[in-house]
Amino acid sequence: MRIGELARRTGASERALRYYEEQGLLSPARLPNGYRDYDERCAVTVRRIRILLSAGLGTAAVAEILPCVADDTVVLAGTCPELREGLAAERRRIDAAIGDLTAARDILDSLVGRPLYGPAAPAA
Amino acid sequence: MRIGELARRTGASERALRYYEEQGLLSPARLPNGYRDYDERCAVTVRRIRILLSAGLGTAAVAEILPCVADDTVVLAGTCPELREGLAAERRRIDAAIGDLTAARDILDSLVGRPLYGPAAPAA
DNA sequence: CTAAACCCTGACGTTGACGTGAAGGTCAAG
DNA sequence: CTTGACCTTCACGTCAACGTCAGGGTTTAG
Repeated sequence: MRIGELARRTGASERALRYYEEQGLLSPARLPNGYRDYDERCAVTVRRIRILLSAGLGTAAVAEILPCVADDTVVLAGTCPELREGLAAERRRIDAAIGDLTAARDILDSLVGRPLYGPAAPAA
Repeated sequence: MRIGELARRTGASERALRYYEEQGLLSPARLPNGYRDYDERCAVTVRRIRILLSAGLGTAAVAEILPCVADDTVVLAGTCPELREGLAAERRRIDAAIGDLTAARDILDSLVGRPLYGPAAPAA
């Protein structure tokens, strides 16, 4: 498929898709006329990219991670310790971010008078 | 206290503290010599600011929220529907962000061979 | 008096993930 | 042939939350 369709199917803008390629996250084939030609797996990859990016990872980190998960099966498991430590660091950052988000949500909830956790019904 | 001490006590940089003031999030008194003079409540406020910012809210949103929670007690509960809807929207965004983060963490975990959640053992 | 911490107000620089044209090929339809 | 949708490659613009000087007061310690 060409870039327009992939954009529609993934929700990413065409610009974003070209940017991902520029950053080495995606390497679509080219049609004889120079158009980019994406296959089905690209759609999956793009969704993964967006998840990782929206989780605060940079394109460089995503570029390191993608090839490992790209072939649908988990591949890593035993690779260079550098990468493993990098992933662990990202994991810690993500956990911290989740903590921050949860704290912020609690603040918002307290403003609206929503209970701070559990399904405990609001004191009638 | 002056800006340096508040910075040390909150972890925010002096620049950040001036920026928060510039954005209307903080309004410290001034000493006769022009120095900013923060009281204890400012420390609490700054921590709240940082949580909300790190949760992805913008300074404008934080500025709307802060006065409601500032006086230590939850105050809002029944305010203009605009603000309430804004808060609800932020809450939805935060929930979505948490979802993304969790998904990203799962991807990372799968790379490291960690079980994705439930106690289902990884296929040997 | 002088250095050393502090503080002040501008105001330009940074970073990341794109947005937004500019200028121009390609291709199916009428 | 021409319109129009689609694609291409540059390349500058954006936005947020600060970082980082520049240039200059002030108060304390020696």
